Amino acid sequence: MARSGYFHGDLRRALLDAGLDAARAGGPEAVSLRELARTVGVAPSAVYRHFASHEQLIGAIARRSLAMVADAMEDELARVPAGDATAWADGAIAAVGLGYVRFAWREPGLFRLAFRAHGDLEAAHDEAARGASGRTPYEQLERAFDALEAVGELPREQRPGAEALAWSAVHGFATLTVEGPLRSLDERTREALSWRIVEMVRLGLSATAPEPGAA
Amino acid sequence: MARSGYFHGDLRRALLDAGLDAARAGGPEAVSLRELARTVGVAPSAVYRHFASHEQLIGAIARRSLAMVADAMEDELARVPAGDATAWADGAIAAVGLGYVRFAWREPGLFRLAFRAHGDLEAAHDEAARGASGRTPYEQLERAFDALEAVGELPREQRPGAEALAWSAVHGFATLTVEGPLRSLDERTREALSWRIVEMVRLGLSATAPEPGAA
DNA sequence: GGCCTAATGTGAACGCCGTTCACACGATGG
DNA sequence: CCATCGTGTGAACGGCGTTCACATTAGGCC
Repeated sequence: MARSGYFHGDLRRALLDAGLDAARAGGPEAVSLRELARTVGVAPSAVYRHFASHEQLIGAIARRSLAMVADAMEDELARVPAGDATAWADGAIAAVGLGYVRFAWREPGLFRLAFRAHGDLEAAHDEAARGASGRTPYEQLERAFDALEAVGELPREQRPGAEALAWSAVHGFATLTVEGPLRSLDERTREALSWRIVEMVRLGLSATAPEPGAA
Repeated sequence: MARSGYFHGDLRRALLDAGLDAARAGGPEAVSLRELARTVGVAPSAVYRHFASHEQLIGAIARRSLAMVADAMEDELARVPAGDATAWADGAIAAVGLGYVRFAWREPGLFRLAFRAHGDLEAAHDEAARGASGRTPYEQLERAFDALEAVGELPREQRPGAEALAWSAVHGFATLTVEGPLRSLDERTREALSWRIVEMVRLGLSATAPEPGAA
């Protein structure tokens, strides 16, 4: 384990750290296996002792990024005033949404990488995607909706799928502003729109919806 | 111009067609410049007579895909019953949203490629992104909101940014179900959720929202 | 303490990729 | 008929992910 010059010590961890740095700076496309090996000072083939493929390397970095998303949501949740349960539930759903999009803006490279893991399914629900709070981003969302339902602000028939709807709105906004056609928005309007997004979600989910009409 | 065996005839068009096929089958990562040249029966370097780089090739294919998105939205709009203006406006906003997500499900490869064009900015607003109706996807959305506003169902102060919010919700849902953590949803729940998405957008935008509270 | 084994890192090679450049071809217009 | 210019060729470059035989070392076992 002592630095012998031949063995690295903790190559796996070092590769992930280097990968996070690279993705932070240049997004997913900047994370090349050979480049990471170079940064860490090791032959490219050595990487395969710890990851089966480039795709799995990316997947592992994606999980770490997701954990950071969960932490960002947790931080935002932590500053919701505790007092009233109803007020807290309202604040919580705003907090998780804002934490999500703000992470995307603060770390666009990591955010883009986090949702680029096609190979190993469901990285978002993986153990390694848990942050310091022990929760995945999705579970943070669930927590906020649990509170909302407990307080009677979320109709029972809206609950299944409610997370999916909220996640869609927030994720779409984050995506379009980070790497999509809305990426040229200035920070003020972005911030204002993100508030309206969570408001839209809350309003849209607090009522009973009719059945589909035609087609 | 006659097929001489040396000159191709319309290489640019042929490359785009081949690119659409490749993306349809394997998504953005399946569209390699060399592979396309091979399919068309031409040397890789010949591609550079028509596109400055691989990225611009992808960009051109992305624009064609966006045009197809606009067409899908147009098709869905066309089957909204015309009668009442209010009913039409309601139907229109549902139609554009559903057209969008249904295109994503029908052509996941093209959809994924369409929103991967980082290089040349604003492909979504480009001329080449117009479909048979002469409109971009974004303009289709605008059209539906114009109708909604004309009928008095969209408060004036909600209008600026309304397209961004609606687009976010719909795009996020499409993304998460096509290449994200929600991609394992079965078709029935997907379809049901997409209805609820547009309902959420309509409800969420039909009311006046309060100012942001704290932080 | 000295060996065996399993884990870990090396180096060279393979085929793919995007890109460049000097060159070949052929349609077109003076 | 010839010069020109747009279009396609072929070979080469460096970078990529991946593989495989081989080198090196840590740690357990006698």
